[in-house]
Amino acid sequence: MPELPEVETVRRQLQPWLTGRTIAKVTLLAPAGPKYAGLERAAGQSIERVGRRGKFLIMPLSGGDDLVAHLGMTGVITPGSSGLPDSAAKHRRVEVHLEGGSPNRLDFTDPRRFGRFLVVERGDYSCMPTLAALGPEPLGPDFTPEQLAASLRRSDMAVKTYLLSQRPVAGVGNIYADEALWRAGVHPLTSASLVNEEQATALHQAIRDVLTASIDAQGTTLSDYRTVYGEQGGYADRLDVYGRAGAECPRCGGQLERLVVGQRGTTFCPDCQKRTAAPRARKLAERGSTRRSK
DNA sequence: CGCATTTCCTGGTAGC
DNA sequence: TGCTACCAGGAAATGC
Repeated sequence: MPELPEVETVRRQLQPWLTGRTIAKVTLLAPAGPKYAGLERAAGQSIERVGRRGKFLIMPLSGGDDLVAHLGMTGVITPGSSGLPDSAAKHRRVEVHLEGGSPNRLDFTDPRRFGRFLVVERGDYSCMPTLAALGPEPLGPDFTPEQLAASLRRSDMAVKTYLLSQRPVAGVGNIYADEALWRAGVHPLTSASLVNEEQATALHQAIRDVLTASIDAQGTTLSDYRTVYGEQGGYADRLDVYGRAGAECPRCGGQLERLVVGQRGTTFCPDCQKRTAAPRARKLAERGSTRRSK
């Protein structure tokens, strides 16, 4: 599941290839819809650079538009279809044909269609409310312990759910939320407003550390994620808790447990991550995990 | 307005 | 073998 480190890895690989290239035409292979809006406008514009905000790739175009891509859960961007298994061809959704030298085609392949690939007017993210209200970049100067603490103070949601909302900080998804909360010793169900200054500072550092370490490994491949050149990310081997329920906690040796927080599978260490107090979050989580009839 | 819930979608897997 | 049921989840849409 591409989160910030995976998208940043893709961005770094796309940047030298795409910067300055002119788009000849865009072919939409999926049914038209809001996830693929405005692609016809891209023809004739050149790509000024490849940027990123949180998990969104944002490519400003010379004609005043932005090409925005979100990989969702299974989206992959490749030069042509190189590096992908033959079985991926039927899930190719978009082809971007470039003028000039090879490779002159970018493919967006997305089996589960949770991704987006669209063109909007520069900076008009009204059709992507999460992007429009995105928190600060975790590796940028605006993300500070004070800012995070202040943001957490404003919400009564479970701290993990709040992190996943992208509002306190951009780009943290299910994997790195679990990893960062474990590193910081914060229970995922703790009400955000009850996370104290010391914990917020630890969480701030943990988020930066785990994202940086994962970027260094080109991200985490659990199943679908691949880099632009078809490589798997190397961070899966370094995960401390995500997907490891029942195994030993790498820090205390206790047994990691699984629960459901905001409809998301969550792994944590009950010994290292003590809940301060969150009666409201507890009630919601129990309702969520009990809802099984359907 | 803000939050909780539902929806989108298919490959992989468990169970029979 | 082949069938069904179910699970994974980021963000938008919908509901309250």
